[in-house]
Amino acid sequence: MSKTKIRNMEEFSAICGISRPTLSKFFNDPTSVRRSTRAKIEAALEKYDYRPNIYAMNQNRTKTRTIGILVPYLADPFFSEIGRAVELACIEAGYSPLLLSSHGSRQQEVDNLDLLRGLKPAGVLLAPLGRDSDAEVIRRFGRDVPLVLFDANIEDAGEAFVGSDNFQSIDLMVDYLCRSGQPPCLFEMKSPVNPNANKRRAAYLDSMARHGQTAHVFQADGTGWDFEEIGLNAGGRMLADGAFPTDTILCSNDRLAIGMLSAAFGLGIRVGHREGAALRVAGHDDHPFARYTAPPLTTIAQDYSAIAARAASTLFALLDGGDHTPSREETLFDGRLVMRDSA
Amino acid sequence: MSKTKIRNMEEFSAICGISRPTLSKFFNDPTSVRRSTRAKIEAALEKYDYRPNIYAMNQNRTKTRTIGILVPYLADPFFSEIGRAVELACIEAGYSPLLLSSHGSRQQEVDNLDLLRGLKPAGVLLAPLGRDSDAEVIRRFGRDVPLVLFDANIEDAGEAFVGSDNFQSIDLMVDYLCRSGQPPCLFEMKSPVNPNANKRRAAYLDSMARHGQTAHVFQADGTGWDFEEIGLNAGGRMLADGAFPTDTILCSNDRLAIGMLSAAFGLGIRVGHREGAALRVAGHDDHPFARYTAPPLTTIAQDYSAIAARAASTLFALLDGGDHTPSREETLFDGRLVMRDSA
DNA sequence: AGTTAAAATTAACGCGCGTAAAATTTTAAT
DNA sequence: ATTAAAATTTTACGCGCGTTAATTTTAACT
Repeated sequence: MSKTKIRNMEEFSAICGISRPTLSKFFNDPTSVRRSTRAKIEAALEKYDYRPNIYAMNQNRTKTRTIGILVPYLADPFFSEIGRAVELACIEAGYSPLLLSSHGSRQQEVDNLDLLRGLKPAGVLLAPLGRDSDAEVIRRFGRDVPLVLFDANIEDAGEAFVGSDNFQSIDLMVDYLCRSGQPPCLFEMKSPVNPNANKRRAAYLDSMARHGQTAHVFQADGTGWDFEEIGLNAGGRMLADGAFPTDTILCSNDRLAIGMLSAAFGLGIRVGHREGAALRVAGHDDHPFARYTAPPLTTIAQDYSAIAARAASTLFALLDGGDHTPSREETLFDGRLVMRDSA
Repeated sequence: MSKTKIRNMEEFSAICGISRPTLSKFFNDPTSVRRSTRAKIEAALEKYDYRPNIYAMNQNRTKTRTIGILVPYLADPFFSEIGRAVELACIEAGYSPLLLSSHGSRQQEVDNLDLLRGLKPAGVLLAPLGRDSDAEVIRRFGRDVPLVLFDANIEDAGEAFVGSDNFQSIDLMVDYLCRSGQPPCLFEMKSPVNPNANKRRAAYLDSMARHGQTAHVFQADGTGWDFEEIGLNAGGRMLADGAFPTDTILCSNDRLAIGMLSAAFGLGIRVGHREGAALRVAGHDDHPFARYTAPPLTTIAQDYSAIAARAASTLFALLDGGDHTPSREETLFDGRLVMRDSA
């Protein structure tokens, strides 16, 4: 590696004997130049390590190679996992992913969208906050920038939505729970931030009716993203009060279930699907920690990588196709029942 | 909001009646212009919503307002929490944070450093991978860019290091465990990725000697970042084999402890500090989920926000001071004992 | 060999803004 | 009212690269 510092593409052009416009082509797509010149450039690159100025590159270009990825709350392992999967998909496709978190805040989500607009990304993959989102802002954003939503849907926002089929997954879980013991009560938040919660409640009511069972919905007070805390406190109170008419609780998501398990343990209530257990608890999402709870949590596995891959590939198709597809397509993946010991 | 789209600062200058250089000053520091002109500009901004082009702004500027934040593994809630704290500190100080994850990969860490170099950030806050890091690359990076390390130290890399005092915290935990029951065995990974693990082992040996106790170190095979899995498998085998000579296990970090608790539950071993329990398990870090394990995990709380705030303020001081401080300072925060039910 | 299409070169302009220097205006202080 | 300091305007250049059009070279054919 030679010590001479190269300041710009002009100098690099002089050194490696290739004209600047050709170099410009090369850096935007190495395969767009003849094999022999590509080899020359790459050889020179080895010796002198020059990299074009990112800011100057993107200044004039209308379409950047950046893909914005915005999730509602990165401290939630669900989103850090799916965010990571999406990042990798973008890298593989030759784009530069930029992962942002809204930290559960509506204002932060708007700010991040604003930032992204300034970054002129090729496209954006967005998992919206949900109820707290400014739907109109997101719809407007989708008119300016190729946008694919995942995890949580917002009507008519973006070009497509990729998520999981809550009706299928909840029905699957209800079916299993009814077959293997008492029918489940539903435990959820009164004001859920995530719109999937509403779908899951509807799915639960629907499924219970079809199973000829009486539905029981219990709602926890509390707002924000500290789901475990809410599950622990509200769930603990309900357990202590004997509020649940059956011995089986289906929690709207795993993080609530983790709190509920913690509450049950604190009250000395034995949880599990085996003889001698007093309570069954099931969750939804297959949270990364669900297999390490005590007892390990029976839950529905969302296909993280499939959702991530589909969201990414849908966006890439959009970018390549150029034309905006007339119909907004919604793709839902089936959940998979994961039977562990808690139910 | 008027509909006329403003393309550049020139047009905006014409519309609001302020010269372009003054506008340029304003956007780089609103307080640097006279109060009356600032009011005029902000009024026009309300009406026409113009934002300067990010790329053009940063192209010529030597010092960007971007602060790079690089953590080893964002899917680990410890790092997503501390990353978030650092992000907020940067925003408050008027910088634009950019949070990146190395996903546990050495190559990704190098790539991210490369990316950051191209972004010409004002400074970088780095929590290195640790053993897997390319120390020489990081040291070189620190010579080009103002760099502060946190969580894991690398000798002579960057201008400062902020972390927690493992000798203090482990001694505190050992002391508590010895006072309240049998002396602890140490459970750790044989090839820990994080250098804190080595410090903790040394601290454990040291502390046990000072307490006049025999040290017992148990090392789990397995590599990578799936600590819970490793704790569950290796810990479970050791428990089943009756490998531990005392009834108290100090895990090198909470994620191993979570795996160990899961293993103990699976084996029907009752964990806790109360009468009737067969095993005590303690961790280190106060992982966000540590309070929801069964039983809740006794651990050492690292002061996340203090470490984040200090790392950030150290970097800001560096940026303002201009001169590189001659001495590389290392700041260590004390850990706090969190007594829950597991030990 | 000649023909042609593909690729590279040359030359030149523009992007949107940072920034510097000099001239001018405004503000604050005497 | 006088003066000095501070803020703004004018003018003008440059950053590093994208991009285009016209020209020349190269490679792949008949």
